[in-house]
This record gives sequence, structure tokens and C-alpha cells, in this order.
Amino acid sequence: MNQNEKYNTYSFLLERTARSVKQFAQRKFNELGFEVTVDQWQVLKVLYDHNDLNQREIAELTYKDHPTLTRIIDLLCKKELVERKMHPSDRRSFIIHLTEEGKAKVEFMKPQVAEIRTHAWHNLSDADFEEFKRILNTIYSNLSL
Amino acid sequence: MNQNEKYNTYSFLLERTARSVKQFAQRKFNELGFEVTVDQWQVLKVLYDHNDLNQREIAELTYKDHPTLTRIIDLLCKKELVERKMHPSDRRSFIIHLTEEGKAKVEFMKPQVAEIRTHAWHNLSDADFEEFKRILNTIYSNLSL
DNA sequence: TAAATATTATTAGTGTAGCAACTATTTTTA
DNA sequence: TAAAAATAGTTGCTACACTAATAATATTTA
Repeated sequence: MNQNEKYNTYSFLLERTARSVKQFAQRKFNELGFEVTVDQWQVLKVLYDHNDLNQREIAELTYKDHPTLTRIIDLLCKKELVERKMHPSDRRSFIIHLTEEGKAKVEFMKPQVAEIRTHAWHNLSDADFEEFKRILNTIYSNLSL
Repeated sequence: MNQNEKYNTYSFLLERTARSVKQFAQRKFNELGFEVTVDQWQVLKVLYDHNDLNQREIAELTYKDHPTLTRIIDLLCKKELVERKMHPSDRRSFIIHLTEEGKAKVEFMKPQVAEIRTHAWHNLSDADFEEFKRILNTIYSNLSL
């Protein structure tokens, strides 16, 4: 493979792997009857860890954009896992609050999700894990400048 | 970070990075007036390298699913970059053919895309590149079993 | 060879990503 | 303090991913 072609590979592998990780998790979520998507889970988890954030803060923590957040919150509201509450001092923004049902859902899913996530790492070492994180973070910051 | 939380990180970093790589490329595509999406480019490139494939073959090479392929081919047809031709012996399938315009587009874009792809790898070595590919491929195969 | 099965591609429906434009509100600054 | 700028969130549009169902055609097998 010549030098030009070389860098065409990584973006392909990166995307393919990211999709396969997500797809694997979603399939498990469905099998286990979680009734939420992987992205919805990500938002629930952030709310569980921080509780009572506005949408901007959730967007920052999940690296999702605002329109996407609006739609995910809509769906989570419909499922009664979160609710939009008035912000006491800023009438532009909502406080997103995890309901009791939402909290229970996170506690139920949490260990099972952790288990699902380990599958990808068979045959890989802790050193691999650190390398992987370092490289991903470097790529990310190379493109953010 | 405890052992349970540990593996929640990688899927997040992986997806975030994959998205950022794609978004970066798409932004450059737009700035350079390519008038195709990154996914459309991927299909054009595969056709350029193999020419005259049916949609199943393109799906296999790009790891995209059939419905997605149908729609991408529709869009590329509208742009007159490819055309659907009758398969001589199998009336279920089409031969997807890169038009002259499509071929010219690939030749025009190819070196510029290669250039765009290198940005992600500043501050990273060839060894990192190999490590990265190895880890991505291992994860992918762990989840395909 | 007729019936069952498999394959190729499409359509429909849901969810997410990204962009641009917009409303409502808050903050800044002139 | 009035005008300008910034912020929070929404909506609309296009594109892609995934699932399930379907149509048309080919292949297998009984």
C-alpha cells in the first residue's frame, strides 16, 4: 500500500469498529429488554452521575449537539425516564431531572452494560487499552484545533 | 476509575473520535466544493478501484447495509456520477457503473482526500498507526463472533 | 419439474448527526 | 437604559444506520 492510500484505511476501520461496537451493544440491550437505545443510555448515565443538568451541559458531557439532545430528551420524557423542569432563574433553559423510574432503570442496567462493554476487550491488554485511549485522544485533538 | 467504569470509556472515545474524523472530512469536502458526502465518496472510491460491481458487492466492501446502499446509489445516480445498468444474467441485480463524470470526480478528489486524511495523524508515529489498526481489528473481530 | 429456499434489491419506520434558521430570553456594551 | 450580542433550546431539512417486511428472481431439493 502506498503512502497515499495508507491514511484512507484508518478512517474506514475507525468508523466500522465504532459502528460494530454500537451495534453489538444495541443488540444486547434489545435482547435484555432495556427498551432504550445506546445513545439514550448515555444520556441517562450522565444524568445519574450528575443529576439535574440543563441540555447544554448534557450536550457537553456527551459530545452530542443541541438538536440531537432535544430529540433524545423528548424520547426519554415520553418514556417517563426523565422530566423537563423549569429552571428557577433562567427561563430559556430546562433542568432535566431523572425520574425515580429513570434512576431505577440506570441502576438495573449499569452492571449489565459494564459486562457488555468488556466483550470488545478480549485478547487485549491494559497497555493496549491505554495506547488506544492515547491515540484516540490525539486524533480527536488534532482535528479540534 | 474502578474496573466497571473503565470499559465505559472506550466506546465513548471511539464513537466521539469516529464522528469527529467524519465531520472534519465532511467540512473539508464542503469547503473544497466536492458536492458529495463522505459516505458517497467511499462508494465512488470502491467503484473506481473495482468498477462494475453490484450493490451486494459494494455493501460488502464498504460494510454498509443494503438499504443504505440503495439510497446512496440513488443519490449518486441523481448526480450522474454512477448509473445502474442491467445485469446480463441476473435480473434481480444491477451493475453499478461509474460514469466518466464520476471517474473524473474520483481522480480530482483522490489526492485532496489523502491530504485531508493525514491531519488526524500529526504527532503520531507509524508504530502508533500499526497499533491502532491492530486494536481496532481485534475489537471488531471480538464482536463479530 | 414443482415446491421450498435463498438471494438481490427496495420500501417503510425509527433513531441519530449535522447544518441553518428561528424564538425567546439573558447579558453585554455603548 | 436602549441596542447589540450571546445563549438555550427548537424546528426543518438532508443523510446515514438499523430492522422488518416485501417483490422479484434464482437456486436448491424432493
